[in-house]
Order: sequence, then structure tokens, then C-alpha cells
Amino acid sequence: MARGINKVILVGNIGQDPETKFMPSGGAVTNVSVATSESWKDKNTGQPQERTEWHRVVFFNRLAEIAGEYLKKGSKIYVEGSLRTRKWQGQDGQDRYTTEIVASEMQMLDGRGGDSNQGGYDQGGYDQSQPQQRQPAAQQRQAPQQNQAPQQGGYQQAPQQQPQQPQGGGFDSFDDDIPF
Amino acid sequence: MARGINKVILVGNIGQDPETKFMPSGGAVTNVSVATSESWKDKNTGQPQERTEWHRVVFFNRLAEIAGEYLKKGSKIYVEGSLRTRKWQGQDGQDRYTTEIVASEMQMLDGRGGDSNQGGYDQGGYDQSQPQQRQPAAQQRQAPQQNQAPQQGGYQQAPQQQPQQPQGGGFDSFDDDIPF
Amino acid sequence: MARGINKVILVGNIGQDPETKFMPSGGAVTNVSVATSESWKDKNTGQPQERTEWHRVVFFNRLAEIAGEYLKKGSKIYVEGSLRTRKWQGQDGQDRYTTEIVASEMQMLDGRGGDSNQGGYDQGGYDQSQPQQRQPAAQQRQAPQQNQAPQQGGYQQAPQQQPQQPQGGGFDSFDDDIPF
Amino acid sequence: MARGINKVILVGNIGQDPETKFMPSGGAVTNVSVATSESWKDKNTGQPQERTEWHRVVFFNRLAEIAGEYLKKGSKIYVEGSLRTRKWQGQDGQDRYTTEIVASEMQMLDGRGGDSNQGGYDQGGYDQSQPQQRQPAAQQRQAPQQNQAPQQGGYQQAPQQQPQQPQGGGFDSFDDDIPF
DNA sequence: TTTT
DNA sequence: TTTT
Repeated sequence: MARGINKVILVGNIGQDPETKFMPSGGAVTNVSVATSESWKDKNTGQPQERTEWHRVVFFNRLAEIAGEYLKKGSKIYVEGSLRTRKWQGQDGQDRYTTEIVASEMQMLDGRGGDSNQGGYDQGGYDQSQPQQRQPAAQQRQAPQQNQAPQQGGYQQAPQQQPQQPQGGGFDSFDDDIPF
Repeated sequence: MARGINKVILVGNIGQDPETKFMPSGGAVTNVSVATSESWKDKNTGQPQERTEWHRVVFFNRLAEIAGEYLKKGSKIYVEGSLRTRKWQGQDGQDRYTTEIVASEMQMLDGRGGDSNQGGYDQGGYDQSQPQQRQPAAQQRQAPQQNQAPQQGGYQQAPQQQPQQPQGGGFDSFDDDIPF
Repeated sequence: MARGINKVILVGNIGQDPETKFMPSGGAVTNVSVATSESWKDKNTGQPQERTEWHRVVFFNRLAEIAGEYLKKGSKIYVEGSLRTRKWQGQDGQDRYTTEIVASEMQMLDGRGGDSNQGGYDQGGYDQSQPQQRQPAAQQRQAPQQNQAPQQGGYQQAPQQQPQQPQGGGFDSFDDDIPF
Repeated sequence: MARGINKVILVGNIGQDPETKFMPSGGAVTNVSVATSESWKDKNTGQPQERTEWHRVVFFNRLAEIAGEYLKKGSKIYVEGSLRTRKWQGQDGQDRYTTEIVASEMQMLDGRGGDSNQGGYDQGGYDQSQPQQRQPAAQQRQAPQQNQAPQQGGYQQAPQQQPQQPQGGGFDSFDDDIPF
């Protein structure tokens, strides 16, 4: 249940191939960066200006699997979700904050999706509202990786349960501290 | 002009009285924190849980003046805007990032607004898209203040004019105190 | 699954007490009209103008019960939903079309809701995405009523199944032809 | 100024080439139908079902010119706008109502736009909020055409001024009764 | 880092 | 009437 409205709508292209990881529960987590941009003319010089905004989008469970499988660098997508700001500790021990969009719906907007569309995926919309805890095959847990200086923050501790869309499985604890 | 869609819609209550500052240009800048929350029952224990999300919202120019004048701690508002992540330097010299919602529209959702509603303000919606250069009065520029440990970042320098909604005219100086 | 996005967001006041009816399946259906308005100054005469738009909103099942129980004339609400245009036959046998917003989420925006808030309803948000087919007690079917010149159309025939949010119960046929 | 929020967001394909007409003021008006669809499985039979919703979208002025020039049957677009229900008289003298989305923003979502992109149009987003009353050249008024049995209504009388986005030019009266 |  |  919600008190208030916390809604984000994005249409943009993703900057890199998505990264999918798995939670101990088996649920997938996929992160992408989505670019939107604004262009305008400088009022004084008349010079064209452009500013690109990068949005960290995180998908869970079924949406994460779809995102991980079908999106790739350059894909144009529609994303609907909510804002969540996570607190984490920098290597200097200081608190950092990262704001992400937790996706609740995603649609691919690219035309004919090349080779990505075999296998029964019918290029429609995916809504987390009817989660069908599908256990992805071959979900070998990723080996711990070096903390790669996240753009604007990253998990340092096990992430909190995300309340947005309560899932069937557990979701509780990560056994290492470099979750995704 | 935009490439892509970058849209945020919030309905929530503001956590503190707004803070309005002025840019060198004379344009107002008002910051508020807006709370939205989610509640759910823990799947295992059945315990009720709640998570409150705080959103940093920034208003510019006319909207900033209205926000500064009429909003107060606890006000319920509708906000529409876009996400912007700013980079700033922590006191340790390290880069920090703060994500804010740059408001393009705001509406007060509280009932008859007590004493805030005399003076011709008719409790409607405010949209930055049709700026009607109204000259507000008596807004002595705030004295420089100490950098008060921002929640998740803050201006370090005088804020830049926000390119989001380029204004046609100057917008620089206000000379009287009756904004609208 | 969706192809494309069909989303409506309204914030407005309802014009009359809601009307709740029940489907043969027992599911509730509540209709309200929501007003939004625009005001502006005539470019030539400078006269203030106002236009109020009325939106037909329909709630199903749990949302319908909540709407029917807690909303009343004048209530300010947030509604999110999708557009649906229904075809029906006028008494002259001609086709008519009515466009409605099928609500998927609703929040009451009024302050402490007077006496409407006892009974466990905690004035939050209601989302149809986790339907908990509650069988409303005392759902005596309303007696057929006169077709009261609907604002912009009304069901003449049994309404089609609404695919938006598939429900558990049947939903198929009404045994009278003035459903709501 | 707005009291309340009246917002529609669509992503879909247009069903036919757009039709652009011009108002006496010279402002363009373009209409398109946008399809969105939902598919699901019948709960009883398990049969796949689909429902397509058609949305009447109207663009004014600059957006209308862009829509008229660059959109074509099958184009995928993002549209943001507001709902407006118009009243008109059927040929039987009876009132009819048609609900449309008055677009305030449009973006083309198709990939490289084929031949439509020469001439300086840079395939970005178009926002009516900074109207730059461009007088389209060669805007020979369309000859009156037969009232082609509109899908769900059509103007019979001169349309009212559309208050949404007040424009600079006149906008007042049509000299024939089959406006668009 | 995308896209135009 | 689109699209898959």
C-alpha cells in the first residue's frame, strides 16, 4: 500500500548491455543505465547545448530476466517505476546515496528486434504485478568482483529488502557484500 | 527539445518548511523534501513494515517563489518534473552525486489553505510553461550561509541557472514584494 | 500483457457521491465523475475563462468497494488508470461511444477523512494489482433503475468483460440491461 | 492555470496517415488515431484474447505541423496530453460526445525515420510549451468535405477555442461547419 | 555509456 | 485503422 505517489516514466536508450545478477532467493536483478537528453540554445550565445541525463534503472525478478535477455546497448525502452534512494558506505567509510528507478513495467520500443525475439518472447509489455517466480536456469552466482568505483554509488552492504513489489521467495540476505 | 522522456510524478507531504534562495540572476530557487511511503506486511513474520522515501524537489523562478511562499511543513503537494543528477564535491574533495526532481508543475492539495490563501492566490496549479514575468518584491538576497551538511548533497557554488526551461527574457531582478 | 502504454493520471474532485453496483460474480463496480479545470485569460478581452472537464472513472472489485465506501461528493482523489471506449446503443438504436478511465489505483487526498476512516481503512493507496477478491457483505443487487440520461452514454447492453484486470469470478452476463 | 491534473500518456502506433487541417487563424490541427492493446488469456478457456484501444489524438499548431509532416500510418509515438470531451450534434440532432487527447508533447519512437528526416527536422521531442507560431506556407484551406461518419463523433459546429494551450493567433471561428 |  |  502506498501513501502518496512515487512514479517515474522514462523513455530512452540504454548505454550498455544490461548486467543481471541473482539474489540468494534465485530472483534476478538487472541494472541498466537509461539516457534521456535535452537540447536547447544558449540564450546569450545562441549556441546549441545538450545535456544527457543518465538514469540508473533496476529490474527485479521476472522483469529482470526479460531485461537481461532482450535488452542490449542502444535499446530504446519505456520504463515505469518508482524512485528509491539507497544509502551505502564509500570506501572511506562515509555515507553515500544513490537514487535509482525501481522498474515496475518495461516495454521495448525498438522495431523488429533482430535475433532477440525467438524463444517465445513476444515483444510485449512486462508488468511485475503478477510475479511468476520463474527460476532462471543456469543462474550460477557471479563470482565476487572488485568494487568498480560505481558511477554514483553502489551497494556496499547487503541491500535491504525492496518493499515495492513483495516477492514470493526469500530475498533476505546476501552472503557477500558486493551484491550488484 | 527532448530526446526521450524523463518524467517524475509525486504526491506527498513536505518534511520541512521550504528554503528559498536566489541566484545571482535574481531568480528564486526553492528546495523541499517530499515524502512518499509504502507499507506492506512482511511475508515471513506478517509484521507490518513501512518505508518512507524522501525526494529532493527543486523549484526555479516563479514556481520557486510560489513554493517558498505557500508551502510549509506538512503541505501535501502534487509535483511533476524531471530527474537531474548533480555532481558536487564533498568536503573531502570527493565527488558526490545528488539526484533531484526539477519541478515543472506543482499543485497544492491541501484543503482551504488557512491563512496562506489571501492575496489573490487562488490555490490552483502552477506551470512553468507559460511564465508570466511577475515581479516579486522584497526578496533581499540571502546572506551566504554555512554549508549545512546537505542530506545527500547540496550546492557548493551559486547554483547555475537551470537549462531545463530556458526563459525568454531576463529574469534577473525583482523590485517589489507582490509576486502575483 | 500490454503493447503500448495507455495511462491516465487525474487529480480532481468528484462531482457526486459514488454509485456502486455489483456484478453477477459479486464483484463491485463503482462510477464517479471527476472534475479537473483549466482557467486562463482570454487573449483578446483579458476576461478570465474557465473550463471544467468531467471524467468518467470506473473502479472494479476491491477498489470499487473502497471508492463506494469512502468517497463522497467533493472528495479530492488521485486516480491512475487507462482509457477505454465502450460502444453502446442509444434508445434510437444508434451506436454511441463513451470513454472512461478504468482505474487501477486510487488515493484519497483529503485530510483526515472525518468519520470515514474507522473500520480499519487506513487512508492509503489502493492498488488493484493484488486483488484480494473480498466478497462484500450485503451486496443486494440494485433494482433496475430508470436509464437516467447518462452524461455521455451508458451501458445499454450487458457490458463486455473488461480485459484490463482479469478477475477471479465470472463476469460474463448481466441479467438486466442497465448495469450501471 | 490548472486545478487538478488531467494527464494522459500514450505509447502506440497510429492507424492511418495523419490528417492536417488549418484553422482560420492559420494554425494547424492534426488528428491521428493511436492504438494500444492488451492481451491476456481467458481464465476459463485459456484462449488468448486481445483488445485494441483506439485513441483519438489531436495536435495543434506547431505540433500539428510536425505530426502532419513526419507521422505516417504505423508510426510509433509517445504522446502526452490531456483529456477533452467535446459535445457535438449528430445528424439526427442529438447530442454526441467525443473524448480526445489534446497533445502537449509528442515524440517519434521509430528508428531512423527513412526519408522523413531531411529538411532540418531532427527527430527530437516537440513540446507545445514554447509555441513559435510558425505560419505554415501553402496552407490552402481544405475544401469542405463530406461528413464521413466519424468513428465516435466529429465537429458539427465550429469548435470552441481550446483553452489548454492558448495560442497567439486568433482561433475563433470557422467559416464552415466541418472543421476537422 | 545511449541516441540524433 | 496500427502493431506483435
